[in-house]
Amino acid sequence: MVYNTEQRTLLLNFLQEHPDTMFSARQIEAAIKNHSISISAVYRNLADLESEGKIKRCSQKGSREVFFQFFDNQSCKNHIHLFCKKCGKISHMENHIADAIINNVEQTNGFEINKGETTIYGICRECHTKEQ
Amino acid sequence: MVYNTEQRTLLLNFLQEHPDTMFSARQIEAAIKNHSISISAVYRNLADLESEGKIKRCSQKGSREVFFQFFDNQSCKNHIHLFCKKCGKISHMENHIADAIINNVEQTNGFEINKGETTIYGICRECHTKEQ
DNA sequence: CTAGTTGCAAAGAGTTTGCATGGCG
DNA sequence: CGCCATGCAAACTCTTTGCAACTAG
Repeated sequence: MVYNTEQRTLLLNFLQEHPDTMFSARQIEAAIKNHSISISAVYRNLADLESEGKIKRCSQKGSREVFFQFFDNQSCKNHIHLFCKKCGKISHMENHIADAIINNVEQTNGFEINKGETTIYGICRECHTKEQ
Repeated sequence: MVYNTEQRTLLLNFLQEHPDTMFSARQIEAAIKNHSISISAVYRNLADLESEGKIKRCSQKGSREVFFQFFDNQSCKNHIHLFCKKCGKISHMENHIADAIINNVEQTNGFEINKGETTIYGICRECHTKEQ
């Protein structure tokens, strides 16, 4: 039996409102600070929500912290993710491109890519045009 | 001025001998245990070697530890990496495929992929055939 | 009322740092 | 011999856990 506590709702709502960004437990705690949630409740709910498949756990290159992101089952599970090193936004790679890549790599390297788990690092369009 | 201490040499040699595998600080300490190196010397040397560009820092999905891997400037920097979730081996994606992918994604998503930093997750040929 | 959840504080795990000692050049 | 690096232990950061109080159903 799972209770719908105020904290759990706040947490899931917060991630749901920012489906294209990853947050650490600390960031989440801070973001909903005024509504008050303890850091342990954050971790516990994150763990629960992850095993329910509602959010996903990511790791960041430089950081030691673990990040979490809302996981839209309908769209996220079957997409390769593009993570922008500048702004931290995550976008989805078009699936027809991803499938072409996957076939290509499987044939030449014999490597079976896992879509849901791979994140490609680079610079997104917005940050790239901003730079120039 | 940088001294070539015994520990620094042992550490770099160890990583150099296993260019296709990632190791945590703890694993490295254990691996060259008989020759003796302290965990703090491991961390300090890893940090130095990283900023000298001789090794690279990676993060693993499930783990909280940071992993390091020898970074062959000539071959590694310009390859997308394929990380096998089963055996932990890292291989390189053929560069003509990577370039095709990069162009494709840049045109459709406006996303500029950073080769050296992206690692694709999946199952390698060996582990895949082993399973069946 | 009962069982799951919360907050707090303490415990763990991984990493970093201060300081005296030791070794490279 | 001077300065950098090492080892040890203590400090730090992030995460997990035990427990009593609390709350959703």
